[in-house]
Amino acid sequence: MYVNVLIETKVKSNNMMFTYHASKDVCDNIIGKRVLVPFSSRIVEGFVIEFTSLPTNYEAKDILKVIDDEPVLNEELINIGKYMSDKYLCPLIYTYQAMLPKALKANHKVNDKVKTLTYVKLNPFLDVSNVKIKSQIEIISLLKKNKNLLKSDIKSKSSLKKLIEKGIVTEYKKEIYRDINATETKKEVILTKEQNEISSRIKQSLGISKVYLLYGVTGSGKTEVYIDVVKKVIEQGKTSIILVPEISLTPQITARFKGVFKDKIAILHSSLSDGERYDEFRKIKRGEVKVVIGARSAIFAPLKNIGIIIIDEEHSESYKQENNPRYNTLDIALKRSKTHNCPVILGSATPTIESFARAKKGYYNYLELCQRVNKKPLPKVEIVDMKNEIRKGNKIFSSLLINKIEDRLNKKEQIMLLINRRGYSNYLTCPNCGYVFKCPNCDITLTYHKTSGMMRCHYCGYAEYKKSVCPNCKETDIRQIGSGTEKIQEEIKEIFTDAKVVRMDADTTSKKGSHNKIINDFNEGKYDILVGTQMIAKGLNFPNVTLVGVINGDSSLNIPNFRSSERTFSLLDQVIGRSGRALKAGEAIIQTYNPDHYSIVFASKHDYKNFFVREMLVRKKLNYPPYCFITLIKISSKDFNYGINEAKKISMFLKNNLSSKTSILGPSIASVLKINNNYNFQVILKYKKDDKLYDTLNELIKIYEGNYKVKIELDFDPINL
DNA sequence: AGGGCTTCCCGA
DNA sequence: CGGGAAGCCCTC
Repeated sequence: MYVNVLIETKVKSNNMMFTYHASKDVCDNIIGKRVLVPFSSRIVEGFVIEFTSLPTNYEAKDILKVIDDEPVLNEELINIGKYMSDKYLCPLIYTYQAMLPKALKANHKVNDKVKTLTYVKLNPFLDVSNVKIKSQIEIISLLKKNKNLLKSDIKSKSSLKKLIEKGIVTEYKKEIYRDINATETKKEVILTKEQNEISSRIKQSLGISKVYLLYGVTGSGKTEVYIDVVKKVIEQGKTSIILVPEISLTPQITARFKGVFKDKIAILHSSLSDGERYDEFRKIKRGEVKVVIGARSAIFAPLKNIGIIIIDEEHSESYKQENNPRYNTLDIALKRSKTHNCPVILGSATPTIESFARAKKGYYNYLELCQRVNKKPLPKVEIVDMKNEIRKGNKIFSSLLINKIEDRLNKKEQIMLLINRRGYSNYLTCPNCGYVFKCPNCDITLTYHKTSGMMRCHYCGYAEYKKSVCPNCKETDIRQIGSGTEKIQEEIKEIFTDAKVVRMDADTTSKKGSHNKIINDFNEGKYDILVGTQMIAKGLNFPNVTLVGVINGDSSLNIPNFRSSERTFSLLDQVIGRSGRALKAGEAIIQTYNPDHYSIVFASKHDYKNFFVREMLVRKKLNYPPYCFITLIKISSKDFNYGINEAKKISMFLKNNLSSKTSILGPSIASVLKINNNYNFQVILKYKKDDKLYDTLNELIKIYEGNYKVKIELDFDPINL
């Protein structure tokens, strides 16, 4: 038999495969397994994708070794990969690598990551009466009482070794799963009337492929609806996928699901080790769990007979993968929904403009939860104009915010402060000559991190010690401009010397478990104030937080992107929602230099629907999604001039080949010109429908394959322009 | 990734 | 016209 094997290599076409010979004894069930094959002068690992016929113009080599006992890719996953490769015009191999946990990727080094325990037992066919040594007799009598014992439980290692050598005791290994140590929260779920209505509507459509948009204000209890629906799906003998943004995949959420679904649930989150992730994946593949909860890539969970797919916080940008394959989780969810005939639920308090527009047009079925479960009003929000505060000499904190913080500290209530930038200061500059410290590899200012004393590039990771002298004019008074989380933490400690302040950002949560520790410590009241980046805005539930302060409400507004208003609204709405989750009423303060901007004003009023109407006017006027689709062509080169020239050629090529209705913008310089010594340019396509799009882009890829001086990347529905 | 083959450039 | 370096192409 002959099979097509997909290996990771630079090949002509995005999904070119190589044909190998598979001998009779390995052919059985080989599709989807990984194999070792000779390729040129080396041996590589690849996936067997399909059977094929005997090649005529060359001689197929033999498969050297079949790595897996069971296929790592089933038929559905193989098809999804092909679908992605066609839809996103990316190499097929990347799609499979993206679906699988590290231990199951085809990555040239085979290591068995199954964890085992070693047990010992007596050999029943041997006479033990001639054993005379006391310690050995003890072991034998122990094993007579307990038929199977852990090898590590037997104290006398040397005597045991002797018995094993004599064949009286045999050892054997048993596969175990690593304990991911998920805690359980037991909580009786009683649905409100409203929740119950929504849940029954969803339950009625189980078995049908359709999309629901569930719009629910913060605290309206979408999670309870999900749990109720998933229970029904399990009753029907089917399985469920629940997706949440990585950032909100906190122990608080997972513990609730674990409490309801016990050992029927697998949890996939980024802080699992490779081995733990592999174990969770195996449980899923073997059909041992009914529910999978996880971040983006959990959409590929190899569940059979899926009854529902839930995408919570559907507006989260983490559902778009930002490297090859640049897939959108919703596309995969829709594909699986059609395969399995199951509904997809998109849940959010701040749906994307596109999703809400689709629901309004009737492409999605619209569901709404408008009451908060605890019947408490949403937090009272005040907007502070920082232009006035600056005049008063308040650079970072307004007097109102300071007063409110003091008030909460006195009442022993907790405070969350959002500053959407990590590090200490935004950048370092010389007041004398205007020199700004920049990354040598990127066109980006270096951010000062006081804790480590380093200046870091947030793009490529470059770091150097902070300089105290200007390299240009030797000035020694280097100024720190802008504030990040570190500085806010420091300033707060200076003003409120007795307050206990903790910081949560990418720098303090890089170590495994540190994220959970900060959350738990804050929840237990070990700290009064939590300072953090957008990381603190999502999904967290701290009953004692009654004040949320947004230090700089504009930070996401000034980024040149058509989604910046939407992002700002969403971030503010969510972080405001962290205040007053339980019995005590909450408040929030937004500090801003744009107090009249509609996304800030509507966020302060918790008014998504009017924000939507206003934002749709802007999108229509400027012709942005949902009024069109966008595809981004990214062009990068080590050589600035070569790159810009090729970008011009590409733009011309597209103008000559695409429909005249498609607008082709650029080439222009990408949002960051230089990253890692590569110069970045882009061409933007805007279109409603263009029948020539795929043919043209495919041709473009072909033109540039093998050109190593310039790299072309396609991004469909990009989130960053 | 890496070996083999082609091409291109320079000195004579 | 030869030698060496550089670039490109192919791998079932």
